[in-house]
Amino acid sequence: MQIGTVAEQSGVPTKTIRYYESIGLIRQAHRTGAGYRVYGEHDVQTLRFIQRARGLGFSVQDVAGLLGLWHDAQRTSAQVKDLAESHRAKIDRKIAELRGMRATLDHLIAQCHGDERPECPILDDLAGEPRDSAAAAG
Amino acid sequence: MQIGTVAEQSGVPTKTIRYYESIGLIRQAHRTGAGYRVYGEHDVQTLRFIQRARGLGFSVQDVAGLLGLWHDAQRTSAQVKDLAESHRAKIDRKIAELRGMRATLDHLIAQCHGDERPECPILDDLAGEPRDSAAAAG
DNA sequence: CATAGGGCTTCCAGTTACTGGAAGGTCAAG
DNA sequence: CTTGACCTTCCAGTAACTGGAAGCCCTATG
Repeated sequence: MQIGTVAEQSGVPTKTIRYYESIGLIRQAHRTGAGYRVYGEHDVQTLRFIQRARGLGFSVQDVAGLLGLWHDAQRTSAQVKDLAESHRAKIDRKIAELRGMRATLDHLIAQCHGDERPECPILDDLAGEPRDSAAAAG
Repeated sequence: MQIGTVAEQSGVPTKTIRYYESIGLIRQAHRTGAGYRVYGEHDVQTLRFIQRARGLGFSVQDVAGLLGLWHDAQRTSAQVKDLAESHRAKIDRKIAELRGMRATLDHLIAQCHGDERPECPILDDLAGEPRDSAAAAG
């Protein structure tokens, strides 16, 4: 299988597959005499695994960890769960941060007339004295 | 005022101030004979404005737009509101995406025993057949 | 056999928004 | 004169790709 085929079957673009290889996330592919990368079904599975993990927001670093555990017969499910839980916590923090921003933004937008006049509470707020913003607290 | 003082008063690190100058977000500072940047109260205000806007998640690009409107006597509050609303929409999309990930993750974590055994539904899912993940639905 | 195309290769640069660090100049105090 | 806190510029690294250029490989076609 050539890289284009694996890309199609795994959903990971060729560029990205080469990139993953370059950073060591996946093994170096075998090559044909002409230097073309050669893949098997196994590689498609691995790339799909990576794709899903990335889709859940795991960093490439985390994905490397997950791949390691996946291939480790000695792993414990606790190790996997820990990784997943700490990732979930990270997502929760991010959501909280965004919600804080959103709340402040909402407040400001509600106060802005949004007409042809220049007066704008949004700019006034940004220009104003330090506030205890929900964003800063998030 | 030297850069260190403005940094302290605005909350924007010296490195970042120089960076903002380099990308043209703020004007080139005047220099002393020795080449030191010189700032005034006005610059502190501008940097605070930037700092707050960034704190609300506006991109540097957006902040440039906001600064432009701030200094534009011909602006309309509608222009500002538009910028803010489109930013809010972006935040909403991001939140929805993260919530999707979180939901899937939650589901997987709940199914994982998290003990010393290797069986793990999280890895099984990542390795499994394509699913209609909540994360993918964004 | 020449050529056209599509796919493959590598390498470099750009994206976003900084941040760290090195090498070295400036200035006030002791 | 030296110390130390500032300041300067420039280069590199972060995260995770993505676009593009230059050029090789392979197959089909005339």
